Amino acid sequence: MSKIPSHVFQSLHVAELSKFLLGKLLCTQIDGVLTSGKIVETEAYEGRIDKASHAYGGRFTNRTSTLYEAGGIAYIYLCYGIHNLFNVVSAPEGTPHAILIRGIEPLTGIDVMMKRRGMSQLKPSLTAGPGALSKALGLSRAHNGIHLTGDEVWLEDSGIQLSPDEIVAAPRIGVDYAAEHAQWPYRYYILRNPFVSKPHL
DNA sequence: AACATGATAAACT
DNA sequence: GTTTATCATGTTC
Repeated sequence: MSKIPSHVFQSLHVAELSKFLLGKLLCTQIDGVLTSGKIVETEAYEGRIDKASHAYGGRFTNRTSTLYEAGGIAYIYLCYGIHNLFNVVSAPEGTPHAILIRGIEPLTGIDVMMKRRGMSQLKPSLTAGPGALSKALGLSRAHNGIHLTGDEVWLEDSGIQLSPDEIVAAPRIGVDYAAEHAQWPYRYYILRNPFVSKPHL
């Protein structure tokens, strides 16, 4: 197992990186407890030119400032007042691209994740969905801006090689407000994986 | 006022 | 079993 180094997040285009991250491992060691899962669903947000992005049109605020930093850190923000959504910041400094992780397949520390989620049975809803997986992994806004090559939150190459026909591209979820950009096929997921958040088709 | 969601309940088939 | 409705919740702009 090897951590994915920062230059990967800065050199691949956000759409390519979103596909690359499928099958990789998202790991956290928080309060000394290791939890991890295989990434099965991602969405690309293409910074300035993407109406669905918080940085559309180059919007720069206290919240979005994290997006403009160099790729390889976390962007975690509060959604609907309840959910902490985890994104991987990509591209070089100054380009506010990011990838929302929408689903993982739990691997390590499943008991801890169920405890964090208040669940007694292992079901897909444990980590299917961006708010759900953040909670399971113990991620919150306290980790906004954290480097993904550190000892608390990181990504690993699992050695899993997906074939192209296992990867589905589709419109993104919950971004109807972005008008025509909502149709961009920037959502990627692993075919028939039960930890994908919504419509499998 | 809007928002990159999740859990639940009630009404279907 | 499945679809549809509703609400909780708080930060951002």
